Amino acid sequence: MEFKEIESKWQKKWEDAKIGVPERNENKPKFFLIWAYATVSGFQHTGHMRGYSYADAIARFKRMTGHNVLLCAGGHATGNGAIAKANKLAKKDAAMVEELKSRGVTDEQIEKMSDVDEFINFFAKNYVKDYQSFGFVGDWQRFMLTTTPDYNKFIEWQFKKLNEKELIIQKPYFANCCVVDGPVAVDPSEMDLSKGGTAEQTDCTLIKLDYGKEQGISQYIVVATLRPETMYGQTNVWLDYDIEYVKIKIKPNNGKEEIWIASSEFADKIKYQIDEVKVIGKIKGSELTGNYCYAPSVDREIIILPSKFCDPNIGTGIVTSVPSDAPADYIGLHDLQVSEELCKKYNLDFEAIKNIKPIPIIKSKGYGDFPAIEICNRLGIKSQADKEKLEEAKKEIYKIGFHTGVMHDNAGPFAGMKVTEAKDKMKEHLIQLGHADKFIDLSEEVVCRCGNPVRVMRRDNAWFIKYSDEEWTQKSIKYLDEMELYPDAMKENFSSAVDWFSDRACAREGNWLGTKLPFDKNYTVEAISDSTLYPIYYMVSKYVNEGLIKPEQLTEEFFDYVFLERGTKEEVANKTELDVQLVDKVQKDVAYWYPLDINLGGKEHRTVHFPPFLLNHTALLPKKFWPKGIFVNFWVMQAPNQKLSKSKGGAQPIPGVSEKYSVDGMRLYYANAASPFADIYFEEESLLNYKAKIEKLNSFVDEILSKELSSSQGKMDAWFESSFNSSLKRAKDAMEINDFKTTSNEIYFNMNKLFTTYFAREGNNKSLVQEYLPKWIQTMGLFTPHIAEELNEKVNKFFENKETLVANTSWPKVKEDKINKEIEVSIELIGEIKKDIKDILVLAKIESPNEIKIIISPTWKYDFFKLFKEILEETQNPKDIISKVMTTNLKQYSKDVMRLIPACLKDRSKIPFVLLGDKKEEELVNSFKEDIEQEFKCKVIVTTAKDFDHPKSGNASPGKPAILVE
RNA sequence: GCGGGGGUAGCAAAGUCUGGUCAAAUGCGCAGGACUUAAGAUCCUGUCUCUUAGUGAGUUCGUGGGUUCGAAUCCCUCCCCCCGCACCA
Repeated sequence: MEFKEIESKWQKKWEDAKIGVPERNENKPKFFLIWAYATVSGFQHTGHMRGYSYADAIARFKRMTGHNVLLCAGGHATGNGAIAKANKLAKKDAAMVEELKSRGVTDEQIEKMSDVDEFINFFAKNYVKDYQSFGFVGDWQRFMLTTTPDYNKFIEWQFKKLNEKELIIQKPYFANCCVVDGPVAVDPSEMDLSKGGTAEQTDCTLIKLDYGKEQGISQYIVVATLRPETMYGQTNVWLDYDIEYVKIKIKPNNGKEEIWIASSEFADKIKYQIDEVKVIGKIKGSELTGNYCYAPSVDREIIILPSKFCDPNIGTGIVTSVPSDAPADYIGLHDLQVSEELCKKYNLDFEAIKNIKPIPIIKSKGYGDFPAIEICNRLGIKSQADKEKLEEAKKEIYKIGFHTGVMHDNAGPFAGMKVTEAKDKMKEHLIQLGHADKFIDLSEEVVCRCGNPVRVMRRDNAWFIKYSDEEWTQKSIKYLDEMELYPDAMKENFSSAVDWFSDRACAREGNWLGTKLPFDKNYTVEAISDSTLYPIYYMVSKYVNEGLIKPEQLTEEFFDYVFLERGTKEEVANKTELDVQLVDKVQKDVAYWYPLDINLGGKEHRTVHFPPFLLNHTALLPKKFWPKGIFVNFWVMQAPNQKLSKSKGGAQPIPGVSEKYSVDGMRLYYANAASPFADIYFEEESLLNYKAKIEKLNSFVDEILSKELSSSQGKMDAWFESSFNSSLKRAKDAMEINDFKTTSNEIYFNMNKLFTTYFAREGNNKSLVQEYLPKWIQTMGLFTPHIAEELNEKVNKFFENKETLVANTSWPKVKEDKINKEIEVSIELIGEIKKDIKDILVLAKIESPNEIKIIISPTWKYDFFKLFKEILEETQNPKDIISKVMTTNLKQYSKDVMRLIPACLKDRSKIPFVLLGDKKEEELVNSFKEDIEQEFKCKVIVTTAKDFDHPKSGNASPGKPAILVE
């Protein structure tokens, strides 16, 4: 099959027919959906297409069920991703140029793309092309970008409104910042970074150990710790003998000038968090070794000792030693205590070292006073060189200590307190006494895209959106009950995400793409914060894109009127010089299309994008405009546990894969391979199977059309109509709740099977085929729209119907009156009989039977099952059931009844689903007598248990006649 | 740590909310058959174990308990896997 040809043929027809470009029509129910827009910084991949194809299937279904459907998309370019990549192109970055070229981008185009705007526009266009090539039908005329002047006006308005509601606040913030470029996003996508995307901020406590005075100023050895609660167990200090440390003149938060001794790396970090930091001198580790400093908490002098595990890049490069609870500390001490030689090398008093004893501080579950010693013994850790085991030991002790630990008696005011509680209290306590300070470090080295290091910086007046506002949060959480959230788990999930979502730094200093904060032009609104309320802007972008509205006309009054109905259209028209009818039109569009019915996005949006999306709506718009639904789709994985990602490679270009697997094949794969709420692996074999399925559908329809059909009815007709309508109903019901897997199962496998069975059993009614074949094909319009149109065209021609587009038709109506479970069961029953005969022939080793007797069940069994089913409605208790049955005239069969009841209770499948009755069953089997005779090439006699006295007759049961082969 | 999701037959994956037609849909794979000169494709049948002239029995849905006449489904224990955690749609 020429997939490519078929795809573009129908895509063009849909476009020409303006299927995706709806007109406002107040008499028709609307459905407005979007997918969360993608960052414009590279090609889209198969993961994006998964979610989008769900959105398109929903849109097509809603369109076919009488809705006016608006599906829109846009592109997000806020931040510096595009800038960085455009710059790379300007520098002729070989890898990137090569990547673009490999996807058919011309040299000329690449040249142009070193300009950021060109870069963004290129990909934006590319995205729309991808959507179209995947058969998504939407209103692409409304496509918008977050970096255009009109969008900026919208965001300015949004922030003015937030400010009006007093939801914008300023406070200090510790941001991850490039030392040159300012704030960056530290996250695994590494959009802003060249290294360190998985780094996290770690909250350290700096402990200051008194080390005399220098120039009359107090001097401290400064150590960084994550476990301030263990300070009562300090026995010594560790540093690296061979490293040169620095003396830092600093004015920490207590306002007094001090001198800190720490690594020079630390000096470089702390200057971004504490003002007035100056390196005034150097001091070697060897010069400090063996000296004493005064430790708070333990209130005495402790010795400074050398070790190999002090990394100048972590913390201050100096650590305090708590050998009772820190395995490395214990082992470090142990190494020295067993080696006089080593002590001598460092010029240490061996006896003094040997006298250092761990101090018990925490009692943890399953451990004694010295967990570190226990675990080192258990894991067989012998020296500092056992780095891996030490790490494991540290984690284990930290974990168990944190969760189960209780502070020992020697922990001053914290004695008896749980570690979870003592940790923060101890920290505050030490800070208050001036013995400690805060410091935020990064867990690994982070390097900006520009090549400069990323540091944690304190920003004093950072702008925040006050998502912590209790009333606002509660109002929004309460509203979740009225929303449709997919999957179900989102209901639980999402309210905690909304609750958890606290104040968000919403703007960055520096030169970024995006919108300048209206009340502080040094700040640019950050990427999450300018993509929350945007679905409503699709109502405006249409007219901007058409050139009917200029960005400067998008004034506060304009948005106030069209979104909030504040003021009058005349005033707005006057002030903006817009046509009053246009202002009116935009307002009416908003009133018609809003709220958004579905916002669809990948699972990564659950905690970062969707909460503020909802929160901004509830804060700024009237309740009637709050979003109605969120749909979260899961990922396409490259290999186990590896998400597809633009930056990490592995994702294949859309045009390439769609050619290889066909668009319909891929869309069917997405719909049918798994629930939308499970990650799937992109498996070639599977995809090719689905592609083959599309081809089979095509040849199956050809085959049907080539059949000689008759104008008379057949005995399979009623069955087919009933089964098809049942299936259609299941498909529709499932689609109403976005259960794509069930819907696609019905359409592509079950309905397919119904047709094959129908023809296999000599169904050949032309008018039936003429009615149902097109219906079946229409249902394919949701997931495999191209082949659906192709088949529809073919079938219309064949039956000389008028031309239609599946995309324009109504979803086939379920003919409830045709659904007849008795008839469906009947055909199954005949099938069962045939299967039983086959089994018997094999088991009895009869090759060509002379005669087959089919014996219909005794009449009383029908009565029994009828009664039994009635009783089951009332009671499930075996005793009650038996006594009830025995009060009827069935008691004459008490022996059989007593056997049947327990068996049927145990295995409910023994109870016939539908009871035909003996007369009907006999008639039915008789009507298929010839059919069976033909199949087994022998005489068939249909009789009843009453008329045929034979041991087998007693075995017959309703829906399961006895069979005797001779 | 905080928050969330999940473990189902050879594989993938429904079923779990609303307990009983669940030995468990569907697809793939595999086996046999039909068609074909043949292969492929397609179609039919089978695919937990045992048994049997079919409508029979047993053991299964991560582990171990419990509730119930009845549990893949409800409750508890434990084990394992995955995801999000903030200036990254």
